[in-house]
Amino acid sequence: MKIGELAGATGIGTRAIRYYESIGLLPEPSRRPSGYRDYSEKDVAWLECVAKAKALSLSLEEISDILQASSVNAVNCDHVLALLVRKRDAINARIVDAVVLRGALDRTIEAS
Amino acid sequence: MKIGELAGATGIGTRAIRYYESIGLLPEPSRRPSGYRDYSEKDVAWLECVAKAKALSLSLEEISDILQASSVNAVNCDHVLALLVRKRDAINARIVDAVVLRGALDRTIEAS
DNA sequence: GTGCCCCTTCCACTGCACTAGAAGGTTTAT
DNA sequence: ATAAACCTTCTAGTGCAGTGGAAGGGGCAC
Repeated sequence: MKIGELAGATGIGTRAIRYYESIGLLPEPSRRPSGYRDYSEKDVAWLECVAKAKALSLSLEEISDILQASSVNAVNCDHVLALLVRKRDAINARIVDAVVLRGALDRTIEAS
Repeated sequence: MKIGELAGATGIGTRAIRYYESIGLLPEPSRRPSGYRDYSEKDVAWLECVAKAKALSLSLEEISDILQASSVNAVNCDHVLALLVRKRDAINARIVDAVVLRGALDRTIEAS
């Protein structure tokens, strides 16, 4: 899959994809003899995962750390593990806040 | 309450408070004869509400619209009501995604 | 009466996550 | 053969949500 096709499949522009690669958020793809980037379905899934995490307003750096950690499937680095735990707790707190906000919005909408 | 006290009570800097006022996110406070801004407990609550919504990465404009709508306690403007509904649905979706992400993080942490 | 807090306006800068353009070249599809 | 898509590197600009400084002045407390 070429970069334009990956872009089409994910809704993320080609420039953003190269940008993600440049900051280490997307693994370097293999190359065709021509030098063209060659992507697979795994990259589609990866980018979709990035998009989901971005929607939760994790920073690209955090997403990168988390994806790296979960792709290496034994987390042995303490600092990454600590990051994951912190992130999980933060997301937990965010869920609670979001549920409260949803309740407030529901009431506002009801009252109208 | 003077601006510095409000800042102390909420953890939001004086400059940010004036900035919020300038973009209409915080209602204009009454003034002392000296010209000093004079805030009440309501402003503390309002700012805390802003902080919660910000943590959910709503934009300041969205927060402004939502707070305006819920302070006027009958939402009569259709476009604001539509915004609220859209926002509630978006937050709902975000909660679902966050729960999924939390699950993924849990599994990654478990596996380590 | 000294120092800290407050007032105003204005401009500049930061960090994040891109997006856009230029320049110059190669590959692929029709 | 031509156009579209790809490659590289570089620079610059965008929007958001502020922060920071300067300038120039007024208010308040010990």
